[in-house]
Amino acid sequence: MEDIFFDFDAQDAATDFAFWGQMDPNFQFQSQLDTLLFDCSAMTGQMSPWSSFGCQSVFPEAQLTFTDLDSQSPLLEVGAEVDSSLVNEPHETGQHSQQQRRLTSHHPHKVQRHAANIRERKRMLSINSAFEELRCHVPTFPYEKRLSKIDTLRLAIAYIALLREILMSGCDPKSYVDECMKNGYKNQTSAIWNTSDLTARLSWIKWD
DNA sequence: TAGGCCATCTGGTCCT
DNA sequence: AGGACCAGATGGCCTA
Repeated sequence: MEDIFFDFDAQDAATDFAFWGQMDPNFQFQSQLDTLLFDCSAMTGQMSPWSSFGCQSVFPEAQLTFTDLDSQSPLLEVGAEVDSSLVNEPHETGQHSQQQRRLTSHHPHKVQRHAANIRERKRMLSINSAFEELRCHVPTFPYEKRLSKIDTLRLAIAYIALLREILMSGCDPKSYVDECMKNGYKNQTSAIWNTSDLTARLSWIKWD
């Protein structure tokens, strides 16, 4: 499928998942959530210089401690933030918990903001998971690269419209598609995904 | 190199 | 008040 063109050598194993269109979307979502949770838990000892949760496993040597961020990082504003879930962590220990309390008392807004950021990331992950699931349900060419979000939506709309027409026609789906391939698909509801795009994709479906 | 796509952060708004 | 949702801004990556 689309992964044929993907350069596996250029990516680490974690990011490979995000481009593997055929994998179980639930597994992928769980994997990303695990990564997210790892990012959160890693903050108890050290913070990535970037807020992107994917960076830590890729560049572990680039991780900075709270002390690093407090003293020298240009990302001081970000570095001072603490995940609220960690602030409430019952098993907090020693030096770091003291840092958390200090940061919490000095930057309550930033703690809230960071918690909101994490919620937003989770929300976007769930949306992306849904997109991944949708990609598995729209017709694609075996050699086609991964559909973008907007193309996924547009193709899904066109696909639904065509399926509705097939239902309304009462014809055999395969012959309907074959007819469309021969004569051109006449649906006007989707100008974006033209007839050849959609019907050619459908021709790859095994109808029996 | 420009443009497309994407993830993330952020502040605003709405809802519970 | 806090969380969900949304849209704008930003920067990174990839491809033509």
